[in-house]
Amino acid sequence: MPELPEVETVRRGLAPFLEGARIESVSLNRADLRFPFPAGFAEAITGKRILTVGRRAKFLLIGLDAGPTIISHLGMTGSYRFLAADTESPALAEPSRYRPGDATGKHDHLAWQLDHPTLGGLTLLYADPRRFGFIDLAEDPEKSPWLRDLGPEPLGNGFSAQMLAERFDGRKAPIKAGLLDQKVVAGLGNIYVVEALHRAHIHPETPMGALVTKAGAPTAALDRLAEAVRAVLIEAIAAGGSTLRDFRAADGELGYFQHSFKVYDREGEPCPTPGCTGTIARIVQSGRSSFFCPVCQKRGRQG
DNA sequence: CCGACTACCTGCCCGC
DNA sequence: TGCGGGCAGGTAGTCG
Repeated sequence: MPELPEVETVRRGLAPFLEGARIESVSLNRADLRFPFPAGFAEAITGKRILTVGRRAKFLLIGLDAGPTIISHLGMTGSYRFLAADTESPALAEPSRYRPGDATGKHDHLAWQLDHPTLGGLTLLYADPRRFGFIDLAEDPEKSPWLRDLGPEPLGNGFSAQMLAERFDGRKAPIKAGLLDQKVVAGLGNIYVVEALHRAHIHPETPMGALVTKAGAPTAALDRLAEAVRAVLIEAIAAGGSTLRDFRAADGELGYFQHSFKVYDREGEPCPTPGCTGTIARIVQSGRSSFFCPVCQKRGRQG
């Protein structure tokens, strides 16, 4: 499910309800997700007050008033939601915004009892059917193994065409893999990589190094790509992320950026680039689908 | 180091 | 209607 825009949407949905709330208890419905819950997880956070709900790449970072920070990764199918009956907030009390059968789903692996100073008692559930998500604790999350090797945030100051040129120089792997590599740039996943490459008119099989000049500077294509990455992420966040299967924000709202996909999951459709006569094609790279237009994303087109 | 591939797990959709 | 196969937004580990 979630790439950077979806995780950011979740963060924004959770923050008003979590920040300031005290963790009364946490119950685990199983011993592990992708990995075992950290030893002493419930004991370490019970009684603490949540101060911040942050994000780094696709990781949610829940900062407490004492002790470790909670690191939560949603994997492919992780989601947070509140029990509607627990709050008078209109955004949460609207039953139609909740999936049927909610409260006791078999994939509700984690239940948090919270006490918010103005909203009162809240029950936060974490569901994750495929259990590719995980939760960890870290005293210093930026130095944890999860975050320490990540590349810059694509919407932050550390991201630029020049920085991409330095990381891509001399590498032969396809640009598709380069943008998916969280050590190069953190937070992109399959959808937004595919969309950004289309916007920049770059073939997904273009070698990374072909986007760098002999002097080590970004080509015009790489300039376009850096801008396309930022633009697609900004637009997706503004739309509340993309709803494929069942993604929704913690308040139950559906994202709608999927309606703005130009190529993702559009094999066989006409290319939406103005004046382009191409048809969207699908190939598999490193086991994952890439969608692109063979006409306006020609291989070797770097300028 | 680099790059390709596999595993992890469940659900859904499609064709037969 | 049932069943098998393929596919899915994630990362980590292995192997050449």
